[in-house]
Amino acid sequence: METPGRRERKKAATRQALADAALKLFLERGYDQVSIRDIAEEADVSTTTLFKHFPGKEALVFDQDQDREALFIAVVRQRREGQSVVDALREHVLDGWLKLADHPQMAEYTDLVNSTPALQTYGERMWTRHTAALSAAIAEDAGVAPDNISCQALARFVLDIPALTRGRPEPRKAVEEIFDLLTHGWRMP
Amino acid sequence: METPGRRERKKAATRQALADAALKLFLERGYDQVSIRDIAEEADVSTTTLFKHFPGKEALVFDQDQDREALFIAVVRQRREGQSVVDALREHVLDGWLKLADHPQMAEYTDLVNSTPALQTYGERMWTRHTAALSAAIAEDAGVAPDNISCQALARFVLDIPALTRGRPEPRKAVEEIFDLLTHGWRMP
DNA sequence: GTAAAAAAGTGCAATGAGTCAACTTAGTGA
DNA sequence: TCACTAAGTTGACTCATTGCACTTTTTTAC
Repeated sequence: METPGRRERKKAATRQALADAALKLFLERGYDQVSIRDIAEEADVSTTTLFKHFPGKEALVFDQDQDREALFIAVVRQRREGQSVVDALREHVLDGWLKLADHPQMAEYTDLVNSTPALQTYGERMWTRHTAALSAAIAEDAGVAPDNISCQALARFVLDIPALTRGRPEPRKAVEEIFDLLTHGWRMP
Repeated sequence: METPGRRERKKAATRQALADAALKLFLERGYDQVSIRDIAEEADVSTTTLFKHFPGKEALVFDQDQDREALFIAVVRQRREGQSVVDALREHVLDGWLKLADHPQMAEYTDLVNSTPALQTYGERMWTRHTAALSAAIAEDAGVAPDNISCQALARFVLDIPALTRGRPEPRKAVEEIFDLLTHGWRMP
């Protein structure tokens, strides 16, 4: 298992070619104006091959979301002494994914997602999919049942943040305000 | 505009026939095992006609969600003196939609939705779609800008509640706990 | 009361996503 | 080398959804 092996490498190459082709065409013509077949052709594979690498059209756009879930769980488990779960999550959101958001290379990518309803929906789902895992980590940390509703709610609300702050001029401030709500409860602003 | 007119009535009848046919077939065979054509045929109309009444397959299942949005807004605006927005929303959630949940006739319907991923997704979206409107009402009430992030977050979190409490043994208690979180902030349970 | 205008519905063909089954090819490992 | 396995191919297929041209009501205006 040291070397990935030629097979693995070729597989990865094909996958990458597909993702690249897709992103290129989507940016050129717009998501809806590109068909699966266009993408497969651009990457010079058959459409069936494409579907062996990606479960659907939207997945071609969200290709690098492997260890988000593990990261969130680690944040809960390995936080500093005396730091609350909510504060640890706040820190992670601010330091972690918020930085990626204003990479200049990300701009057109972000525009693509924001201008395509199907991708917005799918993107939100990619986050909230981790609700169960994050919730379980929080519950374990608090020493309560894994299906504790407060923990599930907190997890869900935290994972809603990307959707809530998308396209905001001051995402940092927005994130802070949301965490204030989660920490202290609603106060008439 | 007094009488609905024959036209309106016929239109409504067709629509109802479609919704009924769809629900019947879905319950009989399961969502994925029923095609649009099956439904159209059962209701004795063409598939084209079906799509003039419903924007898609999932919409056939969620047919009675007209004034949810208006209701939420009314709850915010016309609450009792001295009652906070959050408490008004809590009351509405507990009194309003929670009661419908345990109608015995609803059981198989609920099962259908819960066992079909496409319908779960669509159902969640039906709620969160009202985020903007509810958020605006809350912001107006609080006298802040309509895109105030705290208001948007509160609206979103409240509308997340159906998704969070779906299939719970004690929905009432769950709703209360979530509102406690929104009122007082997160407390290690 | 009759003639448009508007709406409801139909039929049909097309597009595009996603699936399936049977096959070929190339990498792996003994 | 040889058999095994996973990647890829082909082509046909299902199904949702849309567009277009057409017919049949119902309503509205004259």
